[in-house]
Amino acid sequence: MAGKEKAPTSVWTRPERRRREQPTLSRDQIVDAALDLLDAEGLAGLSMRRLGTRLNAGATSVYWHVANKDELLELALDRVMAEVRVPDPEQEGWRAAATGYARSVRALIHRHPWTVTLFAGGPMLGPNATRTLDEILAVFEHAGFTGHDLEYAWSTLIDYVIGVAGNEASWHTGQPGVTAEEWMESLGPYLEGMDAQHPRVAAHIREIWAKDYQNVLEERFAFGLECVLNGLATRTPTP
Amino acid sequence: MAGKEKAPTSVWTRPERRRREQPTLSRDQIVDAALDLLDAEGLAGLSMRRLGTRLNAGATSVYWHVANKDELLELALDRVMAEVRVPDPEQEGWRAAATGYARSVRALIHRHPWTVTLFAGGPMLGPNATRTLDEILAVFEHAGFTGHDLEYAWSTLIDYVIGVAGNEASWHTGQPGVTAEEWMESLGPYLEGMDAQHPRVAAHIREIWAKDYQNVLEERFAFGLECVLNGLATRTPTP
DNA sequence: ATTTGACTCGCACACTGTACGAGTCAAATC
DNA sequence: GATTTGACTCGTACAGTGTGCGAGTCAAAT
Repeated sequence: MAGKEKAPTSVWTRPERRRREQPTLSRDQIVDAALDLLDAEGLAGLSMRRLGTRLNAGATSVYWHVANKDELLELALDRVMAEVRVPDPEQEGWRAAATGYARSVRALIHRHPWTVTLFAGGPMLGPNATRTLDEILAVFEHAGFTGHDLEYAWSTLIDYVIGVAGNEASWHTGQPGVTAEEWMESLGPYLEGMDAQHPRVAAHIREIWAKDYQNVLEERFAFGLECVLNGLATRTPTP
Repeated sequence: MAGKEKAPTSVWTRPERRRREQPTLSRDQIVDAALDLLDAEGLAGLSMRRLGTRLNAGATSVYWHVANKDELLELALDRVMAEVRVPDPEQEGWRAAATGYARSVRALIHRHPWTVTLFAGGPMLGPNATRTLDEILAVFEHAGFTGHDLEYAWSTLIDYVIGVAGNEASWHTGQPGVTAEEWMESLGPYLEGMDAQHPRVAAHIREIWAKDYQNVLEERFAFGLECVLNGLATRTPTP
């Protein structure tokens, strides 16, 4: 009589509260778990409840350590920013250093595709982002850029890199487990119509999504990066 | 006895079903309304329920015309793609045409910041996107690019434009109604710590978020675009 | 007059982020 | 040793989300 069966919990069925066996939750621990979820299943894979269960914690426990989900994402973003490497321009020259930086950022985005959306979410202020920014600014300073041009040069490079890498990454994310070839096949009738109306576009599509799709991506990035660096070189005060 | 007061609806209180006064919902009508919401309040402002009420329709009526929300967004995206203009390369030369295209896309992103995320969501197949792609490919063909280089050249430009414009747009979206100056002030203590550890970054921040922030954005884009085009020019087969 | 097929929509389900307040514990204080 | 404090956890609740389903409504075709 006392207990409805459908009641979510009852004093009798519910286990005792968990003892404090682990020290406590910590920010680092939380960010670790969040990164696991993000890398495994993308932005959509991270929900506060899932994060909670992964930490063997209640759904809302995280909120004591972190103001809200956005803040958590900021922390996660800065954590992965630690992976960016900037070669020393003194030794390698500004162009090699910039190339290394660009490739490093692209690789980061490939490893953590969920960062793409976040990169654009306003200026990044975390310690790792700051350190990286310092280093890459030093590179362009070494190249001779000063004042506004210094930031313009950096911005040109990073905006390009985020653009390409974002594009590349979202492909993986969008259709998980579909190869470029399979996708091309699914496009069959659409492509035929295209041949009639826009042969240029049809040819373009066929050329890109060929079987060596990965290779095309690499070539394309190499091409674009060289363009941007060549362009920057035309603006260098000290050639 | 017959009616519980808390019942969501009752036969007696509920109004008769709406007569078919308007012809029906149409795709165009739906996309129109979706665009209103998107432009006014961004991606987060569009929910199927709000869309329904805006159309004087039930929350799920839209689902007969459109498979799901993603598909609706695809339609909306292609609709705004109609705003992109590509100047005629025969008359203006490829460089001017490419410039016009780039500025046009950037302006589109500024007008519709919610497109940023979507741009990266796989290749766009809608009619307007296709038409635009055809035209811009013609521009680079006119410049002498062929085969893979043709797509690499276009990709370099569009990736850069999406990169910058995405960055610029998300600033507006992120902190609505906060000027660059106000934001700088809120950064006070943070900046002081920065002066000590990363003076280069501190200087950089101060230089960028000055009072002529808008002007900085314009200059930066002009700089970057010129770089990219200069870089592309170094790859042109027929100079 | 009846059938058909185009279209609408209420309800339900499983899920989201997070505010709130009650609860639990370890260490500091008396 | 008893008490207080403050750090931390978490169940519940609320208002929202996208969308499947099935019943319902209507105009046109038969």
